Amino acid sequence: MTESPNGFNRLGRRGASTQAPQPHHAVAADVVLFTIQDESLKVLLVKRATPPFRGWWSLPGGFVRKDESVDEAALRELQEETGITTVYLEQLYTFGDLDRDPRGHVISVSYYAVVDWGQFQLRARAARLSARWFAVTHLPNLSFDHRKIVSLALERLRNKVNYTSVAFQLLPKKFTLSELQRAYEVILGQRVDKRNFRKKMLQLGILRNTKEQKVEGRQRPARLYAFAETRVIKLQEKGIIVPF
Amino acid sequence: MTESPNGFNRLGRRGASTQAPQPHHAVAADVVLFTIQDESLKVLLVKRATPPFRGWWSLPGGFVRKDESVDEAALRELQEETGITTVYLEQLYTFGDLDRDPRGHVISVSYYAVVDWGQFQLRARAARLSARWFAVTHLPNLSFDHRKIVSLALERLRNKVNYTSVAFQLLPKKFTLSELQRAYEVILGQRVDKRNFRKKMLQLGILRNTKEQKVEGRQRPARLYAFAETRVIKLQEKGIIVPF
DNA sequence: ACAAAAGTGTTGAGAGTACACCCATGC
DNA sequence: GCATGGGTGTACTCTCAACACTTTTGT
Repeated sequence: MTESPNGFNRLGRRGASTQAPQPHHAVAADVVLFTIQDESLKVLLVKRATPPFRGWWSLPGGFVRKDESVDEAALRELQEETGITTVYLEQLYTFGDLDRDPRGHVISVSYYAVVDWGQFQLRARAARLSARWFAVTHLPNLSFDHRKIVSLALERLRNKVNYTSVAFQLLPKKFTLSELQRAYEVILGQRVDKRNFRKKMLQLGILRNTKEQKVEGRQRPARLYAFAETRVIKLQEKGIIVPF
Repeated sequence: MTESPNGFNRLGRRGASTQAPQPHHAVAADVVLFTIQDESLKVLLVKRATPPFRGWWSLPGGFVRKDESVDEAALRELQEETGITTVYLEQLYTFGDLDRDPRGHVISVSYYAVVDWGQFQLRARAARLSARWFAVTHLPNLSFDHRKIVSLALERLRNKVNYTSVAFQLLPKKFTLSELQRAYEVILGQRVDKRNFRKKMLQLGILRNTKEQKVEGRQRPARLYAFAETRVIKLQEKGIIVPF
């Protein structure tokens, strides 16, 4: 893993002129972490303690170190901020404009992640001093171009929820159909029809009826379902198009 | 545009410890350039002249300079290779694994682009010495992880063609419905039904009949259409879902 | 008994798919 | 007149959207 200080000539397309060293850039990994809490979709923001933007809110993230991949950096930053180790994490977009960071050219590789609020609570004893959840509908002023990043993440999440299984990552392992529906409603920001939703979910064949019931409430107990990942994989192998 | 040599402390989430300088990384922009030629989908590859991978084919691209954004770097590299200035260019994914480049940690921000072969021919008098088009179905051995990048680009293109207007970027301004259909077939790698294709395209309302005819061939002349971008925008404003 | 959420089917509209023949031109 | 690609319509299937009442439990 040498740093290869020697440049590469024009035909090699690495560096513009012979023997010119490669320019190096500060690269940050920033993460938009979503969760559902109190029937609303939230993102985690941290308060900046250093200028510029002292006291402003921004996305959890930080510089990529020399000895780690960009993905690893994103995961590490998330762990440092939240103490969480298992999340659904997916790369979003790379922001490489010159003027996006007033301190100089910082290239930001952005990610989005989703966690079940229940699990998060258990592990988030860590450094949460300056971290807070904000409803995506009521964001504070964000530093850098982080508002744009959140918008993009939300757009991506709203798209993906329709043809992938991200929504399940926001729920505990066992959940009721109403909870699943509420997750969809909160992500999409709109109501969905109960009967159509249940019909579609059940006929997709990606839910396993656990035969258990949720008795917590003071109403009729609801059936608990689990996400049947194995069935999804089997369907995919057969070439049938199914949300994943 | 100062380089900001001072680090940022833990709460600031920029660097792990107080006063630690930010690590810097070599960042490359690599482009998968598609075109349609001889009824087949092709990508542009360049032959590497420097070790490692001397003589191997790879994607056009190069290191991002200090004074340019990542997008600008992608466009510049493409111009240097092909002489082309107007392309549809879209960011694809950022590859940040430690071991993807044997020379050290090089973060690659990948893009895909599409051009009309007709226009390309006109301008591509430039440095094409070591550049060649390859059918996506018959790629040579590629250096680095460039084969993975091409696969991802192809997947993205095949998806996008169904709900955006990328396909039009592969054609001249005026085209026949048969040419448009062939573009779709070549991208998707499968035949589509002529009547259904025409019905759908016409009812989308994004084509403008130029009233001109293509007389070139030795058969019945075909009507020439143009992409009606303005109509797409109007439809979008109304909230109607339409390919863009 | 009543409040509160769980659970359940049918119908109509529109989109997608399958499918085969005539038309206009150059040679 | 024939070869070549251009151009056209219908019927079936399936998915999506709209829509209201009964059931089960706790209090």
